[in-house]
Amino acid sequence: MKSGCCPKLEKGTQLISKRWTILIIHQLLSGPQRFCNIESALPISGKLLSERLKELEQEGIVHRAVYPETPVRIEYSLTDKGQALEGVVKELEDWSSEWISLDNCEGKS
Amino acid sequence: MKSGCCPKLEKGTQLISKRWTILIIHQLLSGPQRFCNIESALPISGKLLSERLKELEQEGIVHRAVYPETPVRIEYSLTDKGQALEGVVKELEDWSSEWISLDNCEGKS
DNA sequence: CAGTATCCAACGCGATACTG
DNA sequence: CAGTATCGCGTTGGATACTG
Repeated sequence: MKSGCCPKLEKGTQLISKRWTILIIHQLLSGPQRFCNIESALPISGKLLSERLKELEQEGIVHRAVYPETPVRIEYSLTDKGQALEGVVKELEDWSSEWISLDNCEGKS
Repeated sequence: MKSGCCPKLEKGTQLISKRWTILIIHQLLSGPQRFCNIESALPISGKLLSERLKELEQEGIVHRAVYPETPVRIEYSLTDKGQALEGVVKELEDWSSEWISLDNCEGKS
């Protein structure tokens, strides 16, 4: 296996290349929130979200906080490393809104 | 299927989420170049590269120029839309170099 | 609520071989 | 050089059901 030009970027791409990852981070950029909140904000199944969250936690991008209240509350938030991705997400958001056309957007109300 | 918060970003993520896509664009950011050049710069197989290039061409991100010289020369370059992704790539590059550690980088010379 | 387990279909992707 | 065709396996990922 030949190595590409820059292994770090290569690893970085693989991180955010996983489906939903960027959307999850984008969602988390609006503040810490609970599992079910993210789940309902995105068209993602619980299993996948659980997977992603765990991966992101292991990468040190997401922090999982457990509040042992009576109904246990668990909140996910971005770490510094995760927060640092804001620029990437923003850029992509800008680019998307500028260049992506929603021709296949089923706009049925 | 419930729709996420922002369909455009969603589509944007899916575009760049495909493996190698970002790396290819990154490579192309350094200027127009030929197929074999990209192929040897990245650890990607010809088939995949061909696929990606075609997809990116269809998305209007990459331009394919054919120079009918004696040995036909074909050069790939970024369109405006592709060039506009520079910010995203740059941000990701910065983030990667700052936050990604290469512990699993087999640094054998 | 916050997940985990299982099943299964679809896709991604790499290697290789082949074409013009 | 610049691809395309075929093959086959491993991974993804969605739906569903279940647990604490």
